[in-house]
Amino acid sequence: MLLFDDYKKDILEQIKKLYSISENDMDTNGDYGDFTLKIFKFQDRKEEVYSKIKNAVNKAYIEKIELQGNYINFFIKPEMMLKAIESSIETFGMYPNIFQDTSKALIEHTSSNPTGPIHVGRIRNSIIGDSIYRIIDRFGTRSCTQYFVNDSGKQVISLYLGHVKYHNGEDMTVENLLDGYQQIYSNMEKDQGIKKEIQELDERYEKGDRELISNIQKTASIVLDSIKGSLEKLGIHISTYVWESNFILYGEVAALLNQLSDELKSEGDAKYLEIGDKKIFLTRQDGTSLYFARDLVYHMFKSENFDWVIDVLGEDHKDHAKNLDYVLHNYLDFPSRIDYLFYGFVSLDTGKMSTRKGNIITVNDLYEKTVEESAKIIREKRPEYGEETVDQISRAVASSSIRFNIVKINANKPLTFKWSEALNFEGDSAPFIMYSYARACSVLSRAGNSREINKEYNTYEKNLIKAIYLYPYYLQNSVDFLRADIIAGYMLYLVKAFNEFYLNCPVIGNEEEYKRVRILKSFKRIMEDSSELLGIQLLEKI
RNA sequence: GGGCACGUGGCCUAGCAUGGAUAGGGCAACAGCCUCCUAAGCUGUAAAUCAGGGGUCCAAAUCCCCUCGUGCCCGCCA
Repeated sequence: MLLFDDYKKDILEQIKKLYSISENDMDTNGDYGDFTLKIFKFQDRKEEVYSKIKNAVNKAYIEKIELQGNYINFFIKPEMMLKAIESSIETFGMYPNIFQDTSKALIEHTSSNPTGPIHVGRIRNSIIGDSIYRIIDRFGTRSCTQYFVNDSGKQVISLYLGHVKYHNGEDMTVENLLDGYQQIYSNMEKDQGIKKEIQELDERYEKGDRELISNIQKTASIVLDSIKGSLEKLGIHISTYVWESNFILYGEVAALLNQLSDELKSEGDAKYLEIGDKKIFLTRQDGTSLYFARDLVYHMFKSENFDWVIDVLGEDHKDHAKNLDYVLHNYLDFPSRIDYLFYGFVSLDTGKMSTRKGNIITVNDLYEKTVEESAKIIREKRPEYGEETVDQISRAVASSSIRFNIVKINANKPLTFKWSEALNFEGDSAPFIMYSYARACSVLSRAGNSREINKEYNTYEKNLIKAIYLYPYYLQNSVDFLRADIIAGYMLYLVKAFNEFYLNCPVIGNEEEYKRVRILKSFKRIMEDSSELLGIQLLEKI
């Protein structure tokens, strides 16, 4: 069964016998035809070029060839595309089929410092990371996700100290930990003693004080559990957690420093690497390690088990990643492929988010509000649904909606979070996608046995078939550029084609029923496939 | 000051890698469409100096240069 690229190749081959052209002369993404040949450069008269080509490209899969201005448009028979989709689904259970890669990929995402609840800024990381993981896995590379838990360094020490100083004796909760943490930072200015206390704890920590480390891990794990809970609400499950302290405890940081000892320079007792005119410090004066050193160790660890490592990072980490990459490749023979996926900051209408200053919208708040708003709308639109159904649907809508609103924006772009947009369930949104799926399910549930009468396809049918057919190309692009927003854009395109079809092409009891049911079955399958990639939870009824 | 990113109708966004046909969607606004498979939908109207300027080219939102605006980074923080 021929796929799009094969058609293109085949057509090009025929034309090459007549004219000298390159692949770039042929577009695949035009609105005017399935393939478009640009004939600006051709010497012959347009009409002559057209008639020559039309005769040469005389293939069974061609529906028609048209001359329009300086372009020749080729149209493929919809039946050929539909058959390609159906046969793949029938044979392999999916379209497109995949060849399972033997290599393994690791996507590190979120890795938020466990110093407070996860907020709508950090969640961009998790949503992008989880989607990329699903996409790469679907494409055929076995994949895992990983969270690097920062349970060492001054931030978690501050978290621990905040509890000791301001909430001593109380059971640890996310709330009082966060409060203590914020107090530490607000009091640090006037009270120099706090900095000293933190430094002393850090030294004890690095020397391997078991009791202290275990206390700090306990503190961090309480906050981490709350982060995990928030992620689960959005259907994000992280395969493995790696605790930073382990690399210190088991001496791997020390081993790395030893390995690099010939390259390391000193400033007092602090050690650094010199890259160009930059000094990258790996240890402090007091001998304690810095994040850069621990991250190097962590990356070497990742490469032991994975052929492809992907880090999802905020744009503030760009320099860090650049330096890290340089050291990994120039000093440490990093063996795996590594990609860094950056995303722009999320801000609020009211300004920057800051956990320390308490100016945040937590994911839990966002989720609860979205569930509430969604439930309100469902009760209004579907008064016949019971509360249990309302609850189930509103949770699926909230989770899908939050994810989709964030993932649909190109990661490079900065993003301003707005409640009015977060709670809008129309237009380019997850509910629109979910709704379309439910509509298709509803039609299919009513379909009976019908015979094939007509093999002609109208515009709506053809547009929908083509949208389904193109899925592999969007998937490919999404993987090539590590961009989940490409899948989001694809889904909107697919669903728009479906809704136009739905309004204009009655299915049940129509003489076109057989053919249209075929189209809808494929549509349903691709919807399920692509929704899975973005964590959109489809329901048969919404 | 240096580096990186972003700038597309009132608002949000696609297109930029591979330059070509009227710059594609959505929100908000206005006007329509439910005796017919879910109106969270569909159709139409109005709305764009593609940040600004220069350059390359038969052709620039797309490539090159400059300028402006915004964000991020420039720690012995992470």
